Amino acid sequence: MSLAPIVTRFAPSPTGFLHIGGARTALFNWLYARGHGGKMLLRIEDTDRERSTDDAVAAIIDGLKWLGLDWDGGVVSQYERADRHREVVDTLLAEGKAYRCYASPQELAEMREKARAEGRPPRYDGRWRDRDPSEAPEGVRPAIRLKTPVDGETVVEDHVQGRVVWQNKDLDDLILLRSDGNPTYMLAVVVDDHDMGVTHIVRGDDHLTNAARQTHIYQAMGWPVPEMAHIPLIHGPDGAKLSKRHGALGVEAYRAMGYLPQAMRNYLVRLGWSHGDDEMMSMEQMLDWFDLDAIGKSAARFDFAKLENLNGLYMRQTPDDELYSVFLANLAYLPGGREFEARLDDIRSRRLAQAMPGLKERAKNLVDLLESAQFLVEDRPLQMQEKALKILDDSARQTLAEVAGVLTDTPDWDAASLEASVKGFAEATERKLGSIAQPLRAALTGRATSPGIFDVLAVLGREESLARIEDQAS
RNA sequence: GCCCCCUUCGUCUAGUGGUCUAGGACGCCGCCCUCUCACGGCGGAAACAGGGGUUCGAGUCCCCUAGGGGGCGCCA
Repeated sequence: MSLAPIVTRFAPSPTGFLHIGGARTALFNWLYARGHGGKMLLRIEDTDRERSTDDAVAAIIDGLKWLGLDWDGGVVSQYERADRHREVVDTLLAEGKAYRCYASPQELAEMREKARAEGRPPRYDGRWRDRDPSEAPEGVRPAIRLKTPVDGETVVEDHVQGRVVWQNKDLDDLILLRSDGNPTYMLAVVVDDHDMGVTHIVRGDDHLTNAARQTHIYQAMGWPVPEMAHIPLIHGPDGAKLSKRHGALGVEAYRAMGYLPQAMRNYLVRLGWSHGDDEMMSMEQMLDWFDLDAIGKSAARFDFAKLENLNGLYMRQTPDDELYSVFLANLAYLPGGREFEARLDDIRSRRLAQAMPGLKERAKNLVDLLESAQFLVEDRPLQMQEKALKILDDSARQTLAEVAGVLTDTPDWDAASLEASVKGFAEATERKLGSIAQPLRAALTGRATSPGIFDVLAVLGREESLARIEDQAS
């Protein structure tokens, strides 16, 4: 490890929301920096004014916060640094390392078209590279291109990809400044990373080719090239690039699906990186264990089933009172959560808190939890779900009438006492417990599944329970 | 088309030349537990893409093929 403090950055473009690939990139940057006593910076790559929106910036920040990731310093706007970018271009121009290109967009399009037709790579042919400025056409504002080396090769020693080599003849003269005077991304990243003191660039491997081109800019400026780590992309379940259809959702979508940030983090960190056979790990362990060199080189598919399982593990591991608070705090983001919240009064809140142990055992996410807690906040008479209705045939309703008496006579209304008397009743009448429990469950919850029935009775309390049973008994 | 990258169970992965008759996790199947659904416990099926080398020995190193991915913008 080097002695210089590590500085990483997360540099999303605000054209959409923070999606899952970006979230993982942010996490990796954060873990690497913070795990090594360094800093992670946040920079918004908003040089494309057409596509950048404030909403997207806000969504990215919300997403990071939800994931529990923070950054050092303020949020840097790349666009606001445009003057500095232009300054660098002036230097390059003055040193003859860049030049003005007057080729029109149409001209460039034709060039590409022709190259493709002839089976050549579609690249800029350098037609203005060595032309005399006096040949410049009237009234055309030029773009500024970098004079990249024509011979030799460019090497990137990548922490993930290893040594990657390009022939310089395959790389053309990239644009630094658009004809409208605005810097391109390619220029801006290099200048910003340099100025911000970034020591390690960790980003998706869709930037791998860019790394070579950016190296040319670093070299032209005589700046040291930062360490790089190009991490493999995340694919959808079908192995294809993540699309809106399957997983390229914003992190806020995962929040709405009821996933916990710590589960999300844990799932994400294991996508493309591992520490032996360790599956579940705390933030401290991640910080302690995470390292660039242990990142795999191949793309990983996003697997909801595993996320779901992991989330369930985290839910069950969360203390009841804490999960209760988390659940309430997230209600606004869950489908139907507001309605649920509106139905919560003091009594029902208490019941919810009391039911938490039984509820969380059965929920893999907060949406499940909401669904299974529904019976706690519903008004009498309960709306019966179809499966519950099926349980409540004539004999079941008859049973309910009988068991109501047994429950009424139970002196202490707690799970253990209730279980004792119902089991006693079952034995005395030679019934299976299930033939009593299921009708009770249907009457008490309106559904065919629920936490243990004696817990349900206890949570609901004597009055409410007996009333619900009475509603369904014949 | 050109350039670059990748390839161990269905999925995420362990594995850095011999201890691999390839390990773990999710999912799947079966059994147990059981008032439902879950949880949990136990067990099972399941992979080194193919072909050549190198080596006493290859999942591990090299080459080729196939397949997959990324890039080739006055987008980022």
